[in-house]
Amino acid sequence: MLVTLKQIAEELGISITTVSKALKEYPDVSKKTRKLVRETAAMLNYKPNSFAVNLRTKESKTIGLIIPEIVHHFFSSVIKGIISQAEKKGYLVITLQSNESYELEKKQIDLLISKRVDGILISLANGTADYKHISEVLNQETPLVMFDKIAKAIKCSKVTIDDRKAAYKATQYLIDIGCKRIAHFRGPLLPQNSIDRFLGYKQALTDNNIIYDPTLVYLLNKMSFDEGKFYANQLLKDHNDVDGIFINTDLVAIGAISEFNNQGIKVPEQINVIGFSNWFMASVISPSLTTINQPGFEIGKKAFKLLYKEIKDRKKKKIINYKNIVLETDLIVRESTV
Amino acid sequence: MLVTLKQIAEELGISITTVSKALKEYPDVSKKTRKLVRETAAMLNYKPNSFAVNLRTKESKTIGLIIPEIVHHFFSSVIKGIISQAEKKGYLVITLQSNESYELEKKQIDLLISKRVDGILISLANGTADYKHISEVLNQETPLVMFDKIAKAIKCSKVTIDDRKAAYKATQYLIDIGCKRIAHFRGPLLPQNSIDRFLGYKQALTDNNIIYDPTLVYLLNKMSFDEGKFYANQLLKDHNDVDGIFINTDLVAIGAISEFNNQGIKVPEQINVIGFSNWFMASVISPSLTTINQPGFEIGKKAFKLLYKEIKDRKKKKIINYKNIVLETDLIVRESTV
DNA sequence: CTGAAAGCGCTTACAG
DNA sequence: CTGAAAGCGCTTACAG
Repeated sequence: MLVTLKQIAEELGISITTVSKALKEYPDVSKKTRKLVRETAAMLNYKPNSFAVNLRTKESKTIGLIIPEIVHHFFSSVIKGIISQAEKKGYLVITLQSNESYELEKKQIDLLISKRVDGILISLANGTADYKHISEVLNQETPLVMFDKIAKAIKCSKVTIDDRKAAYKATQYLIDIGCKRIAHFRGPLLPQNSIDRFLGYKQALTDNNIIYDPTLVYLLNKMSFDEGKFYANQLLKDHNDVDGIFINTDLVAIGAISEFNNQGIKVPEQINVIGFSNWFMASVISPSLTTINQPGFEIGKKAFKLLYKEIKDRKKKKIINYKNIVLETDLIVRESTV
Repeated sequence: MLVTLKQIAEELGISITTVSKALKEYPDVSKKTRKLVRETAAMLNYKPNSFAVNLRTKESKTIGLIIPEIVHHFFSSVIKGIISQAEKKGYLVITLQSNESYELEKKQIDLLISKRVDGILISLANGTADYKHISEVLNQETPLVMFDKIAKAIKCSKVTIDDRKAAYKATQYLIDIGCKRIAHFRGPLLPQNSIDRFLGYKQALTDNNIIYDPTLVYLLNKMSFDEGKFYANQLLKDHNDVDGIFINTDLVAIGAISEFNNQGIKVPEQINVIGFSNWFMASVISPSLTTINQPGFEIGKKAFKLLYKEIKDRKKKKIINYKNIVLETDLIVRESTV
């Protein structure tokens, strides 16, 4: 069995209180006692029982993370950023995958609250349109920070990129290199980032006096490689004059390029393709993919830092000022555009 | 603040004991009381304080997972498999990244033990040569299951693939399609799977009466895309007669192919390339990569199931029979071999 | 400098 | 069927 304070106390014939204090660097313990206690603790391989500590201190030093999908270059980079930062501050991370399902997400929030995590980090599921579960958390005074897929309506701290601006930049680039008919593969209706990327695309067209043609916009749901292939094929059937395409995410763009390759359509000579996110894969396919770099690791780090600050502030009963961090993105030009 | 049993008890003018029992379906509570309690609990949005529950029951319903690297197709698939299975059984997963460092891994084990997780799942860091920290866990009677990168010397349950057999299969395939000079890019010295893959390669040569030439084996450390490029270049300099190469992992193989492409070396016409793991990326690069499929999601699921059984058995004071699960792998033939 | 005591929020053996 | 009480292993205000 695992060693407790009591056993150390008995071993040395002193009180539990003193042992506890000695181990925690309280100043009112004699040097000698402290040394003795520390040596005994080390010898017995004592490790504080976190259940008891948590119960007393009402802190778990654990945060929850809810993410739509783990096997995903962007999200796994975010996870890595969060975990690396959390570790530095002595926090552990419980990771849950919502699978883009609102129901699951709700259940997982409940689980985490019941676990009494000190805070929650979340990127919303595509299926989430109702935010009651989120505001309940905020009302219960558990700090929560959203990242990537956020809800604009909810008042809390957020870490995002400027999706609209990034999409604008990508579309503008297509225009600058001479594209006249630019299609867009967008994501599902709900998540804010797929809305914003669409709006950025549209805005760039308008600002360049290109008439927005809704038939050039395809709405995707799964955002998968296969969907990319499918809609690339569809696009070729529907429009033979498209010379550029801005795609919501790299995986889909890579699927589209694969379909173009198969059908003998030359990228970029016949169609220019720009993706979004800068998955590692984007740099190794052929032709390599021009894309927007979305700094997942940084987003994760920043999100944890914000959450950490809120946890500390809440403990000190300070008023919490929600922050909105927007990270910079760059256009990475590769072979899929001329 | 969050609601406690006491508040429900006061609200209804009954004892905490009865409230607790009513909520936990004890049979010795009247239907009426149970209904009342449940309604009140729901109304007040009661969620049991897990710190207190854990302290009493000595169970945390949480397991720890230590993995060398999160942003990695194989490992993130494993994580997903573990989390999905854990969720089904009501377990939460704390994920830690060892970064292939022995020191970090040791610290993380300590952290998890101190957290009193019910069990630990681990894939060893490449830097780990000493297993004291692992056997300590086992001695402390915390169930631990190893997967993928295991230590043969340690007695515990394990989930792996037959790396040797898989490597043999890959090498045999190269021989079957006519390769005479087959190189191997191997992983670092320590992890068992890089040893086994090397041995499988060597065995296949021997069984086919091909003389094993150590200069054809390159030892890589980081197992990165760039290292793949670097050693592909080195290989071309060292040997102009190599017609096949079996590479320890897909990412490196993709780097190598990229270098071959750059230098105008035709894959597979001049050099056949086989990777290992079947990252998603392997199917979308050009030429697509022939590789061994390593079922990450399945490995994760199986590893959790084994751990779960050990947790249950240990609780019932049953004797634990360590199991060694070896999952099947297939060779996926694609364009990088003739 | 040391320690007795209360209490965190539960569960459960026991008494009635 | 209900509840008083002990106890899980800590922390910390308080007394001496």
